[in-house]
Formats: sequence, structure tokens, C-alpha cells
Amino acid sequence: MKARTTRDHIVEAADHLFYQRGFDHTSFTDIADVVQISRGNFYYHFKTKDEILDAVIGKRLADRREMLVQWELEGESPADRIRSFINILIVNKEKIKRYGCPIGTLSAELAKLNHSAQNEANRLFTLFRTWLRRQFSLLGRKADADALAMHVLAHSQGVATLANAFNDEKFIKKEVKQIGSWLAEIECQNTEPQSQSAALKN
Amino acid sequence: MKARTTRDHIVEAADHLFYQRGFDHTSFTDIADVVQISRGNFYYHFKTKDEILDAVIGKRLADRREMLVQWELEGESPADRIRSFINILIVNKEKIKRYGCPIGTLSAELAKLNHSAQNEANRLFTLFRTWLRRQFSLLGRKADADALAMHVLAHSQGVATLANAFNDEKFIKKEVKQIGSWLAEIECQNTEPQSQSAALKN
DNA sequence: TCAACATTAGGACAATTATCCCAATACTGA
DNA sequence: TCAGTATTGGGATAATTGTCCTAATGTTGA
Repeated sequence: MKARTTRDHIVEAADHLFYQRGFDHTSFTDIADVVQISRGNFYYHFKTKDEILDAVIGKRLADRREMLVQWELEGESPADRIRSFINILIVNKEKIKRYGCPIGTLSAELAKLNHSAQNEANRLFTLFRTWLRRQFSLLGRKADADALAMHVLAHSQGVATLANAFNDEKFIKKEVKQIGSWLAEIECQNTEPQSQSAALKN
Repeated sequence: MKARTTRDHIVEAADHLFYQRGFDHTSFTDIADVVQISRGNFYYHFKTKDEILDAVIGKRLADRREMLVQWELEGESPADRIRSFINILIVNKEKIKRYGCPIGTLSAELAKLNHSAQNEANRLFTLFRTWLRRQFSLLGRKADADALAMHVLAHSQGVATLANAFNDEKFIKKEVKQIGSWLAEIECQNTEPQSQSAALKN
């Protein structure tokens, strides 16, 4: 186990600040203030701001990967794991109300900046997409697993965006409940013979 | 009919640039280059950048209001009007793939900047929310009209976010089709006796 | 024609930015 | 102990930012 280095502190602080203020609007001074480090010292750890962004994306990827693996290890059913994903909205509702989804908002910002790290950041989305796809496959929905994964992903993004705009917690809970029912319906159809159109009908 | 003044040109250019690059990342120089105006001349029309933002939000509100009124005048059914709203995703799919939803991304950015115009910008969301709510009421869903409106709004936001991240047009079409079926189902239940839970079940 | 006003161009301004250098300090291994 | 390396603080740099001033130009009405 490696000790927490200054570099780790920088990445951690940048991670939070990029989430709260956005990447472009976070300055070296902002990060330095949090880490309690001299501004000139950055160059030793990162040559450019983009390198910090890369490190932050890397950390986010590692964190999420670990979370997903954890959910798999807990040995629940695929549907339960998907519910764990959906439940992020509840667990992080306070932060989402204030700052939106960390993945969605970063992706949107980098798209506007036309930033070279766009693809790297979107690997976060792909990570969830692939994981969700696998869960739906295990649920017996091999044929449309990817579409279902994208649907769940989009739902979470939409809910996060509106919860942020309207600062509305009840809305989150209402939508999580609804998508839960939707998922339960899919879960049931798992053993029965099913037509594709029936379950994907939103 | 007023002639298009320099001020109008500025607001129009800023509208596009704020959409494409984001508010914070758009400079006076950027706008001046598009409008072909001296940078110093801005102060005559707008004292601060925030005033430009206010004007841009005002223009967007006016544009959308006009659009909604137009849809009402075309005398279609409430369900058709809701379909017109959903169809924005198709009509603007090219721009959405590149820059996301102009309303959602502005709202998200201003939240991160903790900008004073947040409320003003969110009136754009409220405009659509209220309008959709009315359509669902007319459809005979008075009790849960607002929840349905928010659901449609969130759906569009989620689809726009992912279409932007994955640069995926097929996904837009697939989701628009799905939400169309969902709406058709609601439309049918309109005349029949209905339980609330049946239709809101995503 | 000419005075009053509207609009513009050009540049000054201080503040902030990411980047980079370098001397000082801390640490490490022999 | 001490040489070599790792890490740090403080500040310089040039570029860009939003803001603001002022002189010049264009327009209008009587």
C-alpha cells in the first residue's frame, strides 16, 4: 500500500474541484489552496493542466471500476446490481442537486471545450455501459442488452440534470422508483417467453 | 418590425457561441470576431458579460415561447404537441451530437459557476415544464401532469447527454421511438378508466 | 448647414491565467 | 557524515481576460 503522496493530494483536490466548479473554471491557485502547496510546485508533479485532468479521469475510472467490482462480489442478482447502479442517484442526491452528475457534466464540458481528453472522459460512460450491458445479458436479455444499458444510463443522466436544475430531491426519488418498477417488470419477463417490444416500451 | 441592430447581432452571435463553447469559455474577442466589431465597442451595448448572458437567455426564452405558441396554433392534439417537443431531438440531432442540449448544458454550466443567472436560465426549463404539464392535463392526466412533464423533460435531457458523449444518432432515434410508444399508450388510456400506477410505470 | 446625439474604433487597465525557472530545503543510501 | 536526488517555495513570464475611457465618426432633425 503506497503512502498518500502530494501528487495524490493534488489529484484528489482537482477531482473535487473539477466536479464542483468545472475543469476550465478551476485554476492552479484553487487547487493549491486546497492542497496547501506552492503554486510553483505543480510543475514538478504535472507539466500541464491537461495532465492533471488525465490523472483525475484515471482516478475516476479506477474508483468506479472498484465500485462495480464490489457490486459483483457482493453476489447479488444482476437485477440487484442494476438497482445498485440506479441507486447512485439516491446515495449522492445532495451532490447531484448541487453539481449534477460528475461524469455527465465533465463529458459535456469537454465537448464544448473541444478538449483532447474527450475520449478519455467518455470511457467513464463506456465503463458503465459495458457493465450494465453485461448485467442485462445475465438477466436473459442478450439481444437488446446494450439498448437497455443505454436506456438506464440516459435515464440517470436526465434525472441528474433536472434534479440539479430544479434542486429537486423528490423528483429523484420518484424517478428512481419508476425505473425500479420498470426493471422489476423486465426481471419477471426473464423466465417467461417474451417479445422484445414488450419490455423496451419504456 | 425593428431592423436588426448591432445589439441583435451581438446577442445572436453570443447565443451560438455560448452554445458551442460554453458561456465562461466564450470571450468578448470571440464574439467580436463573429460580429466584426471592435472589442471596445461592447461597453456601449452591454456593460458586462453577464448582461450579454441575460440578453441571450431572454432571446432563448422568446424563441422557445414562440415555438410553443406555434405548436398550439397548429391545432394538433395535445399528444401531437408533446410529440413535437420530443421531436426536437430529431430535428436538432446534428447540433445535439456536437454540443448537447443548449438548455441543459447552460443550466449545468451556470450551476458550476454558481452564477447569479442560474434562476433566469432555469426559466427555460420551467417554460417547457409548464407547457408540457398543460398538454398532459389536456390529455386527461390532470393528477400527474407535472410528473409526466418532468419525465419527458428528463428523458430528452438524458438522450441529449448520451448522444453528445457517444456521438450516436441511432440512439436518439431509438429512444424517440420508445418514448413515442410510451406516449401512445398514455393517449389510449385517456378515454378508458385508468389507474395512475399503470401509466407512470416508465 | 449645423448642433445634438448615437455609434464606433482603438487602446489602456488591472487582474488572472497556465507555464516555467531556480534557489532552497528535505530526504535517502552508503 | 555527506553526496546525490527528490521535493518544495517563491516568483517571473507572457498571454488573455473583462472592463472602461476617450477621441473619432456617423446620423438625424430643425
